[in-house]
Amino acid sequence: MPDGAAKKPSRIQQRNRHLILDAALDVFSAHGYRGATLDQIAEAAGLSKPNILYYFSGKEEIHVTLLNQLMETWLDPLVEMDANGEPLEELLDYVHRKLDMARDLPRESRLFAGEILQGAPRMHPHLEADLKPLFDEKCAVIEGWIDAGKLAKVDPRHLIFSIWSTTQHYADFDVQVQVLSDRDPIEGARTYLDALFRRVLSV
Amino acid sequence: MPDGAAKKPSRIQQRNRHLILDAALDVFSAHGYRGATLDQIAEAAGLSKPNILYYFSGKEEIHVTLLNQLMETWLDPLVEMDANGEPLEELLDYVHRKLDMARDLPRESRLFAGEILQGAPRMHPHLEADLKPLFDEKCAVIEGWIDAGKLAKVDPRHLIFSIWSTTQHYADFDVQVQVLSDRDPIEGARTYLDALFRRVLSV
DNA sequence: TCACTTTTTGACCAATTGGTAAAGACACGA
DNA sequence: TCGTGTCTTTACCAATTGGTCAAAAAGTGA
Repeated sequence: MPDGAAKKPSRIQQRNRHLILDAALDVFSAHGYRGATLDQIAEAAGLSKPNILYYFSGKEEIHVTLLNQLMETWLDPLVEMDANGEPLEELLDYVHRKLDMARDLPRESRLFAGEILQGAPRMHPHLEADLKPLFDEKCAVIEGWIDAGKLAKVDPRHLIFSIWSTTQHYADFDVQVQVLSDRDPIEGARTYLDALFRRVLSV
Repeated sequence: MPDGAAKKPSRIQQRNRHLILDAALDVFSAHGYRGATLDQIAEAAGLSKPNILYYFSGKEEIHVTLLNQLMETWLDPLVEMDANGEPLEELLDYVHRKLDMARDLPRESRLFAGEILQGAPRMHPHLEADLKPLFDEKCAVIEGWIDAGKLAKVDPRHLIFSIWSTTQHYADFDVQVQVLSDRDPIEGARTYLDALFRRVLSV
């Protein structure tokens, strides 16, 4: 076997690692890093605590693994935004994809929000290394669209911030939204945000 | 002395309770409820742990006290929104006031965000009792403005959600914003959000 | 100054929590 | 069926943490 190459994980390994990560996502997103305990994760996963630590070296490694996995999923809709597409359509599609994620992956959204809220102690390098270059690239794309007269003049940075904040709000502040809503909030949000960004971006 | 009436607090009491609450706001907003320790709060306040517990019955009471104080400050800008004012101006003023709060009271914003993010375990009653009536009232006001033809047709609920999320974003996701910004983000946000909501709300 | 109250502290405790050690149960190819 | 490596559990630990208590110290009014 080549130096340093890991054996391919057995079926049990795959199943249990997945079980643990899914349980950990529940617990971490609900209580934060410090608020989550290995016992809670173990119980949610249906495994014993020492067994959890057979698959992961510690609490922190589980958290970091989740964060790493998350980063890819999280940035994907932004990656998908195509510089050669129709500008307004591309941006509105981006809004819709982000809103879909808030609806379908609220745990992931809250995990991310919690990490950022506490100063990104475990994710700051990722922000610099992965997010920033992508963000700058897409800002340049939007800038280009504006210069070409295809979009209204807006600051691309704050535009993206506002897309992030308005969509993720429905996952991160879900309890509040639930208390204050009568009908299905996400569907209302889809209509509202589509109209909002359409008016803001149309030339 | 009348039954159940508490003596007025001495100067020392006032000073130390304030010291503790300020330190606790630092620590809770930075690490969340569970992540904060009494030792950290004690050190930040410059008092010993037992002394902290002389002024507050426990960790939870400190947290609840902060949350209660916060609620008032937090809702104030919305309370200020005047049904008899000029609609567009009232709403843009509200946006600016919320942005000022994100700049001047980021700890409060993060404390609130953390509590909501984790399902508002200690604030759910407040949301129902204080926030919801005010929210419904102001939604009706906005609805009235729209019916009077003074504002563009938008869902008032989602309008308010979008004001909250876009402004608080600059406090709650500060690290991310810092990583991705070149200039002073709040000033850029003020210009951007003013233009955004102006376009959305103008008839 | 003196009696009395308020404030502060050091020593301590029980529960929780992340993590370990080692023995036992289990799967599976020979 | 047996032996070997994989997986699981029981029992345990040391550190942390929220909180207690009694006594000392510091104010305070007469």
